[in-house]
Amino acid sequence: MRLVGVRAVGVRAKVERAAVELFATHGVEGVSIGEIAAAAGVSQGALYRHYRGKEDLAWNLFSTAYLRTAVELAEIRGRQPGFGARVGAMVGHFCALYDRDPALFRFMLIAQHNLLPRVRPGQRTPVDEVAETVGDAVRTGEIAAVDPFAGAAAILGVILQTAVFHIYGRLEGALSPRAPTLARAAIAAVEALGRAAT
Amino acid sequence: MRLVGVRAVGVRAKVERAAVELFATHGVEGVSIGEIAAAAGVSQGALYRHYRGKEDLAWNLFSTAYLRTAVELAEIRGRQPGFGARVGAMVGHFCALYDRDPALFRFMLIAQHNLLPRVRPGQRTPVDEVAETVGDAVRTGEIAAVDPFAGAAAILGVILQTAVFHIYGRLEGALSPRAPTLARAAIAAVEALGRAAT
Amino acid sequence: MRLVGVRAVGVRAKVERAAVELFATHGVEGVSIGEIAAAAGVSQGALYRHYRGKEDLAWNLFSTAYLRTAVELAEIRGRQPGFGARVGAMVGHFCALYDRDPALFRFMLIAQHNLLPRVRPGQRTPVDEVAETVGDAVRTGEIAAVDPFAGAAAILGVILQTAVFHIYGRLEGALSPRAPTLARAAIAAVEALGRAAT
Amino acid sequence: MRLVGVRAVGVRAKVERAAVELFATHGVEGVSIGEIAAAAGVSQGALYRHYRGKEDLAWNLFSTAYLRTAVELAEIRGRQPGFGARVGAMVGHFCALYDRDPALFRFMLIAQHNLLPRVRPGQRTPVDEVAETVGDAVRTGEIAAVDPFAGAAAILGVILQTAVFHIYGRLEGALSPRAPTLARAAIAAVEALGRAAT
DNA sequence: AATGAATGAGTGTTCATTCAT
DNA sequence: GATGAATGAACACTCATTCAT
Repeated sequence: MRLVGVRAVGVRAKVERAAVELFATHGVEGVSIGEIAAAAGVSQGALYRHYRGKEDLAWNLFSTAYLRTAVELAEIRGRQPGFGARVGAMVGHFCALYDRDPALFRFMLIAQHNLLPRVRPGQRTPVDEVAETVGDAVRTGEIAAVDPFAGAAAILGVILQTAVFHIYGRLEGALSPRAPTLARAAIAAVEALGRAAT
Repeated sequence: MRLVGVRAVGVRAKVERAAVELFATHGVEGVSIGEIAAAAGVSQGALYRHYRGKEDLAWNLFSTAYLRTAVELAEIRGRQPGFGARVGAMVGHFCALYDRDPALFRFMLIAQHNLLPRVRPGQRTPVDEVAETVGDAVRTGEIAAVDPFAGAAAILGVILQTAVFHIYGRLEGALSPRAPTLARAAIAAVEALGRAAT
Repeated sequence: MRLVGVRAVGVRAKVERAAVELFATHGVEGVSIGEIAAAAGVSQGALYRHYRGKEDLAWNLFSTAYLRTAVELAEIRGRQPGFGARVGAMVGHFCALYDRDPALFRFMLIAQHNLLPRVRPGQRTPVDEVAETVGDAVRTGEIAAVDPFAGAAAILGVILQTAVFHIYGRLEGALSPRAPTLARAAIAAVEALGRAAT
Repeated sequence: MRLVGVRAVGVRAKVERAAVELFATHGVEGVSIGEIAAAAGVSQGALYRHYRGKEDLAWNLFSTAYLRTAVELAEIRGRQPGFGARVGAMVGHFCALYDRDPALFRFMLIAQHNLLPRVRPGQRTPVDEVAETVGDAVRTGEIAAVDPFAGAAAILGVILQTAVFHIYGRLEGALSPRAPTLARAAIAAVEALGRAAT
């Protein structure tokens, strides 16, 4: 049982790594179970002992990373005092995620359109955390009144589109060094949204 | 000959409409030729008189809309005098596109990850037009020095992520009324990127 | 009516030429109606005014040539006096057919396996004429007793396999100069069959 | 692993048997994968574990039998002393092949026109072995000078056309009893070719 | 628990044939 | 008569999933 567990972890880790890389490159529908199994060095059958199927595997990868990110953003919100610091830390967090595992990031960007609808309505998502951060700042008067989701769109748009451009080779180098600049841009965008309302 | 043309146009129009709607909802790989043909009210075989296959159909839809948008942005760049006016018009254009045909917009957002690599290197894309608009502004001193693609990422990020949020129901109402606000946010973000460089 | 006929003959001739060439190269099943129509320079629809379909076209080409050859061999049999002269003239005839239209000859060789079963039982075929020539010779005592079809197999085998080797590039030059030699070989083979029976 | 092998061999054997029978009757293009699978009692999918596709299956069957025959003829050539003995053994071998598996023989005759071009230029074929046998005999003075391929055409023509006539019901009974007679006919034909050259 | 052969439904595509013009 | 767009029934092939070993 112990050894089983250890081996199972080995299988899961190898499968998930292979799946993320392949999904990031070809999309979920562009990759077959056979390819994942081959890349992971396990049999196709073994895969079904750990996941209900390909959809389940993709959903596992996505929701784990997506919801973990939500938790991490919530922690940042709990730790950092004001709007600027929070956004700065969040942007830095996204950049670090990208630099640490670009394939996973790319997978998230690609897969969201298929998998986002499966997130349960009550779940707290990264979007919720960013939007709430905006809402907090409006409430404390740090920024002018702004729809929290409109603000979150500006913040996430600046980060994610930068990541997309990096993926497609329009930008080079690690993303983390750009974090402070991106944070300032994101904050400026949200502030401009508020000014515009006036 | 005349009527043939009319019929052919009829088929093409019906197929393209059906394909865009279905692709936008389920992704290119999530839709079968049979479903497209059924939705368009034509036979499967008729589809192959107009397109080489499903991939060709998707690529046609994508590249047509993508490159047309590039041309339209180029026209804006040629028509509008300064950075602010240009970005304002461009943001307005994207919002109008979204409002006019949200399915097409959604299809573009989804399909880009599969189809962007097929754009020929020399082609002028919407990204190029926005980046060049940023480059122009840097050259004329309207804004501080900024990597054109970093600036384009900020501008497009603000717009596109707003559209994504609208698709997922986080934002409501038409996008066009938000255009002036979004433009101001985009410009503020780019200016902040420039300040940050100092 | 007159012009129609003339045009129809034009269409038929062009279609048959194109079909023979294509069938000879790719086999009947390896060629589409569209390819034949394109090679003949007519529309697909026009083809159906002259032939019931692809099978009908192939059958027409085959049976016309096959039965015409039977008639020609019958004429040789009626014209030539003895076994040697008859076989010599028949071999010469086959060689001339090959040299005049190798594509048609190749088509006949390929298509026989599909189309021979459609020849009506009563029809006189080239095989019948050759077999009867052998039977005549046995009856007149020119050669020793031999099954007419066994003798015909030897005669036709020598000719047709030589043609096959020519098609595949094992033999070169026109076939007609080889006719006298081939005829002697065919006769010797039949005589040996007869001797063997003793 | 052992049992897997056994199962796989079972599938392969059943599929190959069914395919040969069907190909021999209807030609490769006249048979669908579904029909082969049904006749073999396996699923369509199982077929693709063993063969790349229908073409690959046909090519496998053809080339295996074709090249095996070449090896067997080479062995005869190595074993038998003179021209007469060699041709006798070769003709006997062909007759035995026909009697043992008429369907395979018929498949070979039908399929050659499509598949022969895929034989690699360097490969030794049955044609080469027979031609070389003729060449040997010319070199040793056993027969008069003759183009080896012309001689091979005569030998193979006598055998193969006899087989064709048997297939179409013009000849009856097993072929093996005819072997000595056919061999004599084949030899006589080659000798006549040589005489003719004088 | 792991394997990989077998399954069978589903896919994209082709093509002989029809028919409105 | 001629055209070629439209049809729809095939077809070869893929692949997520199952299951005997």
